[in-house]
Amino acid sequence: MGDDIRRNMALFPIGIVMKLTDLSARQIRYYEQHSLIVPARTSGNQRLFSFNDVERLLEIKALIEKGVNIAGIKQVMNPVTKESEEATVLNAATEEKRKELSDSQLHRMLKQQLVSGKKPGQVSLIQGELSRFFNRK
DNA sequence: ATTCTTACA
DNA sequence: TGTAAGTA
Repeated sequence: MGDDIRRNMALFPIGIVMKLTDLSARQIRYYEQHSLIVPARTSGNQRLFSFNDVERLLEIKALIEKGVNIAGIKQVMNPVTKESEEATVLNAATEEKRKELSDSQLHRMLKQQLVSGKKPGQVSLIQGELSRFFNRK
């Protein structure tokens, strides 16, 4: 897929990404600290985001709104990919299947957390009220 | 005018 | 997460 180079091309500064994703600079930088995104930098250390970065941020935003925290997002989302192994992405169906699974995985995580009581060392993957899980129709 | 990092609320 | 401070 030759379009990958274009999708991974660092183009816009954080200001534009804020408007595009409706996320605060604080949030965007926070997600970067947790390696959910790895935007490029200019020679002046300014962040430059690509279309892929924006897409990832939108996915992250969606999961956050569903009540999933960083730990959960790391498990559901594909690890940050780069030009290095575009070969692995050759399977067009692979990426789609991952997206399909993400939803059922989220469901399992929710159910798992409901059934098993929090183990002393285990970290909660879900934050806030699980009400959303039940109010779901 | 924008963004960056650090740190405190 | 928001925001203030001091830079680049």
